[in-house]
Amino acid sequence: MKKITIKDISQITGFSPMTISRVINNEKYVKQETRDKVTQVIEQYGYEPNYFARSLKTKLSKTIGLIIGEIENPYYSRLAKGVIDTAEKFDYSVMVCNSKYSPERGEKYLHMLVKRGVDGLIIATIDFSKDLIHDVKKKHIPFVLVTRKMDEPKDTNYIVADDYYGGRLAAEHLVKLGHKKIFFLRTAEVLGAIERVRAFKDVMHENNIFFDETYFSQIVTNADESYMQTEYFLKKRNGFTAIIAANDFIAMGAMEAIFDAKLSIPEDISLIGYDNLKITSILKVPLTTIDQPKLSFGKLSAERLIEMISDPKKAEVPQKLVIKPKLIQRASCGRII
Amino acid sequence: MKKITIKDISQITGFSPMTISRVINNEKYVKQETRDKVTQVIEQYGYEPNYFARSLKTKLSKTIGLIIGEIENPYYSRLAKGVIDTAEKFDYSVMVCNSKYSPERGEKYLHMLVKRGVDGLIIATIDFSKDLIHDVKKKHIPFVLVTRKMDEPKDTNYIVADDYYGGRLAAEHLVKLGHKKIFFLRTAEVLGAIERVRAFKDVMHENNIFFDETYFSQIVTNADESYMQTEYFLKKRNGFTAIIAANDFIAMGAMEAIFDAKLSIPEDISLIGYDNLKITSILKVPLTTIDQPKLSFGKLSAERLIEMISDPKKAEVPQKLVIKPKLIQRASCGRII
DNA sequence: TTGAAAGCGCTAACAG
DNA sequence: CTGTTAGCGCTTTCAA
Repeated sequence: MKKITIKDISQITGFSPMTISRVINNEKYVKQETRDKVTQVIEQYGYEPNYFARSLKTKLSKTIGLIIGEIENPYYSRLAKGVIDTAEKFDYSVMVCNSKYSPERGEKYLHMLVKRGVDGLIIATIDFSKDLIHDVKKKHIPFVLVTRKMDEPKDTNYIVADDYYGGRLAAEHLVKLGHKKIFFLRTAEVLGAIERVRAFKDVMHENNIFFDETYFSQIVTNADESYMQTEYFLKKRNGFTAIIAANDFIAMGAMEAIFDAKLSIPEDISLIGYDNLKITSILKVPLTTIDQPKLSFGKLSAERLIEMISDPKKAEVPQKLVIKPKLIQRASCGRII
Repeated sequence: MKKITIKDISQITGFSPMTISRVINNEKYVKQETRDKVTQVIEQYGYEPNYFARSLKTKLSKTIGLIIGEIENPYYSRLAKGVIDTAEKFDYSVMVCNSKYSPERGEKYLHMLVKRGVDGLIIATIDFSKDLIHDVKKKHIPFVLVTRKMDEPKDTNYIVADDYYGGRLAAEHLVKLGHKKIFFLRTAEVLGAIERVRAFKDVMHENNIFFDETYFSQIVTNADESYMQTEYFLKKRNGFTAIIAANDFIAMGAMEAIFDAKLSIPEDISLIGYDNLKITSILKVPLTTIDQPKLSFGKLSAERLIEMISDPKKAEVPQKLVIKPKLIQRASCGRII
């Protein structure tokens, strides 16, 4: 009834545990005949190596830790999918931690994962202190940042989208369609969001389009708040013909408010989102939006991390990926005539 | 530079490793004075116990394995959230595996998790062979099934929703509103889906409402297919006044098709979904639907599993939870006058 | 209340 | 190509 160990196989086959170990790990320097015999017995007895023992010895767990903002948010669940699927290919498991947008929880998780001996870390949250990264650095465990750029410990690996570029994409799209009065539904000013606002302003300047602070909404954190802000905005529309929403959820809230005001998209108001969540394509009016390659974020970060784990030399020169987002044209933006 | 071990602390404090171990694990039979001294040194040197070594000895990993259908599906990501959040409370980590609806992948993951020595398993996929469960049973590792009922190994723990009841809820709601010709947008006939169709038929019978196979759509697997089926259905509507969609995604596809046919919800067609995904509340017409307590599924299963792990006695009598879903009335169903 | 001995199951390093 | 030795870092058992 006891779990069968390498020693048992050793006894049964007559070979030393070391030879068994070599067979398990597919090392060379084992006579084919021996290998076959051992393999046969292993199969027969259903032997399976003990991960704990192996990890204790090798200090490797074949496990990576993933910290994300909120698993329920489709942005992150798609990213997580990318990580998990990729990890599987390389025989890694993923411990998923859900920070729920809390820096404290994120940091707690981070320490926990390190304590648990994960081989590497993928950090896909925005809110954490820079000190933390130095902390992890000290532990000499490879990690890659996703969604957050950081150049301060010089050799930090990250994958981010070019938010400034994405912001321009959205603004320029509307400008090209002839819009001049564009309302910006803002979220809290964190990193990417700041870049996109900056991009918006630059595009306006470059096109000699006037704007002031009335072109920006209050800060909005979810679809409901977005609905209310949009509702308020629509009452005295003042000639605005388009809305840029900080993300797709915000855009969905706005869309609802626009419909409820008996207005049409894009005839009365053009609307553009950000992120390209799956649902946006099946909305009443399919949303024009900026695509963030969420799955790729997950995939690439996992690939890079596993590379760093497997080959410390390659880990030395950091990989800093800045991905250009893409404009996804659907039906929510129209031309001004 | 080397990681500090229990031996180091032993040397520094002058106590045996055993005493250190006792302090770490908060065991009694340690003089308070000793405890304090040891604790102090531990803090000072930042000592942290090695999980691998501990697991090797105790055969416990403080890790649970979670297998879900598809992390990107909000149904599952919310369930996963429940598991992860609850696990955290009890100091467990979660290895998340994404079966992508593939029984083979699910089974592969299951074996992998067992090999890796997780303390328990939460299986939240529908498609897997019964043999598999017997397999796991043999390994004597606690597990709980979510979303899938199974009474065959008598002592199997599960948490499911009462799909028959949920199906009745939907059908009865429409009937009460006066609908007689109700179209059923079906998905593949698996477990819950079968129950809901059965419930639908029962309700129709009980109310002496005629129906035949033309009341049921072809099998539909996603929003797009649902759109097409609905589009086709709407062409020769034949007096139908309502649609029951097998789930919310299907309902969303249908909703789109209805709008595109210039019809109104619920004036022309009433529509009811199933699952109560978050998005359904912010659709153009907020969807009336049946709530599945996804978060609770995750929470309850994790709580139960951890209970089983911690207290084998409690594990002996199986917990079989059948949860009654609830009707969520929003705006997509209206009365026939 | 504390400690010594032994070993969990594996693999690195070396020897043959 | 194969085996021996030693030990990863902890905890269980038993003795003091």
